Amino acid sequence: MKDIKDVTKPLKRTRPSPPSAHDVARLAGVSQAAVSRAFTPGASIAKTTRERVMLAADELGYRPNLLARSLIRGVSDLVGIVIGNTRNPFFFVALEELSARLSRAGKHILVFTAEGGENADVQVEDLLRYRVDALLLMSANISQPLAEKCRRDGIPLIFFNRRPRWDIDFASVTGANVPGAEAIARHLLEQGYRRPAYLGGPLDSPTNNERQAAFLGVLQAEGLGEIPRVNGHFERAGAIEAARTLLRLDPQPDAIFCASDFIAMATLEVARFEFGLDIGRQIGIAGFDDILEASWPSFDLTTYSQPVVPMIDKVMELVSDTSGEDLSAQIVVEGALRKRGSTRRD
Amino acid sequence: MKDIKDVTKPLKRTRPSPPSAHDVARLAGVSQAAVSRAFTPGASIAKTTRERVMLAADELGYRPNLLARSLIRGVSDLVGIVIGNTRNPFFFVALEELSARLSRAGKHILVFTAEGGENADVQVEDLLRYRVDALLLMSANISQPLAEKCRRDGIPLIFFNRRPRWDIDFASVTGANVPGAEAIARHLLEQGYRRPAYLGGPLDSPTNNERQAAFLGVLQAEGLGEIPRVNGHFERAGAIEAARTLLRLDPQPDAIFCASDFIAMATLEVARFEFGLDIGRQIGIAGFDDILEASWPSFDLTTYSQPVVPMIDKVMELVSDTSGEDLSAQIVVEGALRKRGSTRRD
DNA sequence: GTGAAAGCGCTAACAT
DNA sequence: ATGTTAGCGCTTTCAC
Repeated sequence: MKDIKDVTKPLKRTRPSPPSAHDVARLAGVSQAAVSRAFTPGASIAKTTRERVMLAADELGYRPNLLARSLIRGVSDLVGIVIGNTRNPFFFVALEELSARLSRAGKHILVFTAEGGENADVQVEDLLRYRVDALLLMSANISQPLAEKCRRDGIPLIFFNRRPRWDIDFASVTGANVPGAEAIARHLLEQGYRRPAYLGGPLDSPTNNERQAAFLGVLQAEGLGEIPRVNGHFERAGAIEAARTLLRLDPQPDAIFCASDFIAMATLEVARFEFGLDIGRQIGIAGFDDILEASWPSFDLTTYSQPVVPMIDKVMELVSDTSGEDLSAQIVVEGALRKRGSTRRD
Repeated sequence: MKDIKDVTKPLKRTRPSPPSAHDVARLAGVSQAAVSRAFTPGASIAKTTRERVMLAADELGYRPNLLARSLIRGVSDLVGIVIGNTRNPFFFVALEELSARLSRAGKHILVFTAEGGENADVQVEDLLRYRVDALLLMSANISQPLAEKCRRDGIPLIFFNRRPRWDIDFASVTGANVPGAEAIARHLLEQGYRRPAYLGGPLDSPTNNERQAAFLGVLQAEGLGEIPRVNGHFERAGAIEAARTLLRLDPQPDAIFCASDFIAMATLEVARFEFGLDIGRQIGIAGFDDILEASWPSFDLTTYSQPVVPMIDKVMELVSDTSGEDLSAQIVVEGALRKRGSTRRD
């Protein structure tokens, strides 16, 4: 009877199928369950048994198949991330930090990039098929029905650096948009700028709208009247066009607050190289994020920081949260105003 | 008899376990196999049956579990990527492009970041447990024994933008290091620079060594004698230190070729802001990669391009290659010299 | 074209 | 501490 098994084994195999726990068990002279235990931290197994298993495993080059494990446990230790098409280094740094942290937590990242700024439902659906433990949207959108579905399935859906466009509460981790934009506005006024303008993202972006409203709010409270603004894209090409539009105005703005450092760098270059303006003296430029590049001497950009590490801390809490309590927490991480040369008048 | 099944079902479930093919089958009044076929493109199934299945699936919110599928098929449609700790945007762009392309090919990316520039064996081992179809090393190292193991297991191991440090042939996709560095050298000479220096990466990096040897080779053939050089790190902080070292030399170099645009930008800023040098006229700066930032007016950096799209094309070929023939192909993708202001003397 | 049955490689009771 | 057994959710023969 037992022999039959061996006979039926050799099926087609394109690639030399890797050794299984069974193979190891046979070689080590133990049960297959013992092999499983040997590779499970904290399982009850004798030291000598484990050693024998490990020896055999080593000889065969055995590695536990995590797909099988995930199948049983119902969780994959995989975290899905969707990154919208963007060149903004902020997200790259966040991705790196997150990857490192998850790695230490024994979890891994399944990355998708959403093309064309469209909503990322397709990618998310795909991700869900892998039974990811959590889903992180970094610069991408998702339809409300799909989001609701995630909630029903008990899969934490986390918005990073943005909130959902619709008004429902899902978990999100963002920077301090309102205090940040207000701090920028007050700083510009203090520096004596009197014709500030705003260069922001799309009007249906909650992140943009928070920053925009806060910024304009402070200025209008000071009686500055109508503030010129352009709402374009968060990408470089769009920002360059928008900057030109603003700088061609008569009277020309004497300061521009940009919704992110990434587009602020573009704006600064347009002002300096196309319009020949002396940054700081003739025109103040400010951004948001405090990415590394902002502090480079070429830009020396005033900005409000979104501290990546604390933000990722919060993401980790949400990801590890099994209670399901915080699945709709709106977490705001404080930043700080970074005064630099781009808004220094003297 | 049948009733017993239903009774034994309710085990502990923290999360509402998602509907299975079985559930769908019951609701649709078909066999579980039919459900599988309905979700398998090209499977032999009647149109009406598929429709009934899809209807039921929709109602239950069913999604095939890819972990189970992968378990059976022995392949996961997952491609593992290890990215070494780096802020170099070149890799971010490459990651984005690769993700988009793989997505279209029905494959997905499992990302790891290797910390501290150490070798990434741990991460790779982890990745292998997920039965990835291929493994891509972006700025990370791996030990030779582990690499050999991958080869034995039939898992394509692809080095991106670098070759393995040891002399064995594994698949790699790189830019044209030698022609590129030679082109830079000739260009600097043509522009009349006479005291060129080299600012490169670590001496055990094959990428660095190819560029360095090619660059120095051309200059020495012209009889320029000893070329000052510093081998530091590919990261910004190290590059800044190295640039200072070079610029403090007496006589001061009148041109610096940096092993990547990323460190060239740092060097350019040191020259311009710390040493007050007029870039181009007083000192020529050149990089390698032609990242987007290189063309920004703040840098206007002469460089040799490593075209991401064609490079990813090659990666895709290697990933999809089931023949196992090209597993040791050393693919070099041509680039082009980009002459810009940073090496313009007049 | 469809269903029954046999696993993929593993973990988790349950015995012993 | 260890082996036995029963699946996890799916794909894939194999009959019909």
